[in-house]
Amino acid sequence: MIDIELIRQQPELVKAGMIKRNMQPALIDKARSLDSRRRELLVDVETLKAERNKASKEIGASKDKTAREEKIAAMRAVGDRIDALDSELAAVDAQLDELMATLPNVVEDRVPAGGEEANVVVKEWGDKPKFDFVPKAHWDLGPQLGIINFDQGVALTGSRFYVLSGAGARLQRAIISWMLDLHIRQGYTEKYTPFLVRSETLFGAGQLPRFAENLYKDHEEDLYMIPTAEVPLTGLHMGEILDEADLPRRYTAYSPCFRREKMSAGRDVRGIKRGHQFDKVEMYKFCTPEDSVAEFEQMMADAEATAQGLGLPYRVILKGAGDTSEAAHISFDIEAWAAGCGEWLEVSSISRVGDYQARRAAIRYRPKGGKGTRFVHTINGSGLALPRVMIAILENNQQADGSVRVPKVLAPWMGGVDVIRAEK
RNA sequence: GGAGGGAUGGCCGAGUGGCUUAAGGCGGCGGUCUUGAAAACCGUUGUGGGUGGCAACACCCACCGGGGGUUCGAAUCCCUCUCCCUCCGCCA
Repeated sequence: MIDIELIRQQPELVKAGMIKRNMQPALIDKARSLDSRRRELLVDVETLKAERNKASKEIGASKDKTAREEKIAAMRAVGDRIDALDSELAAVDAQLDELMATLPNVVEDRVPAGGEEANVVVKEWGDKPKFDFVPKAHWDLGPQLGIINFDQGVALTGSRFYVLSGAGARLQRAIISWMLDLHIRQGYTEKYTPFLVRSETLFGAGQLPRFAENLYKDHEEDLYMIPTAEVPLTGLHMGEILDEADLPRRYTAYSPCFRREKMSAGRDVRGIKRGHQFDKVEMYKFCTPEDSVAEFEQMMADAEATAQGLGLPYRVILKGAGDTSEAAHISFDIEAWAAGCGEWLEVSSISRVGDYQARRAAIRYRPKGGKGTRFVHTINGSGLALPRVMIAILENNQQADGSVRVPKVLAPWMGGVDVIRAEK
């Protein structure tokens, strides 16, 4: 949620942001007119309520029966007018809230206007591997090694599901453990959260109402399966007022993620690139506005360290406004090179969210010495999405005989397996 | 699943229709005392919104788990939902 005050004071700035994202700037004018109508109604209804409060107090204190009866009758009429104005106000409030809930965050100046086509490569790291044979794609390599079984996933659940087996399952678990331990060393506190959350929690993180159709829902209980650990991590301090001394808070969490992928139906259908269920290790920070740029840059470095540690060549992308998360001021993606399918795969997205989520989830802090409360700033980033990391490792580290070298850092979790060979 | 009891400010906790502008305590902040600190004492201390003001601030409205209702007036009465606790049952 953006600050209504920003819309009042600098509507043109907010509109410019909408235009950069290819969205309708007229929505800002709509918000302004609803806001001013709301304030007119508030003045009227609050004046009447003040009158009623005063009279009610007098009624309570009065001993004169006739005077009491007269006042009660008069207040009955005032009460009716209050009811009428209140319901009109509630209608305006509901419209304004609904609109505000859908407005995206204002992007930074350096974010290019336009959608995905406007994305800019800002950095490349590592060398693409060279082969003296034709490298295979993981959808061939995985089944040949016996570590990815697509048929079983389809039989169990349906398309875009798969089963990992033996060294494949172990490799994924090793990456998760290594990443969590790395993030802990980087100063994050590990969290294990529910993977089912209420709608309020999703609203706080900005997933609802916009992504409703992309979420799996238990209709009986009004619970949703999380699309990312960012959701429960945002919710950890929902409704709280933190002390400045407690900031920054840096969390990391492993979780499975569930997405219907309705919006990208038909894309990336081969292999394990875009399943309905995937695992991810997430990083999340709550900090003061003053610290948020530095904490964001540090998280970028922390995410890059995971790709570097695994020896994955990657590039960093500054996302175009239309492709930037609606909650974010700015987002960078980390894309790992996958030699077999010959693609850059998005393995991480790091976003500086400002107070957008904090407003929605009511997460504030008390500034040291200062008065009142301020909204915290939040930052989120994936410490790499597992299936795509698996793809990059398998495809980049494959050898002529079809075996795959395991990155050295994973050794402690691989039980001595340094090369994955075809399973019997 | 069954029965009962709860949810009050940063925290604990009183409060069953108008003397509550939510008692009291803890914590926080300021002060007195002290070489300094502790203790003691005094004062102060919620959130959101609106109006006016350059501003410090002033005034008003709302908020006692969420939503709805009764009433001139609700923390208090009624309905409903959520969550927590105790006991029983069932299951891992």
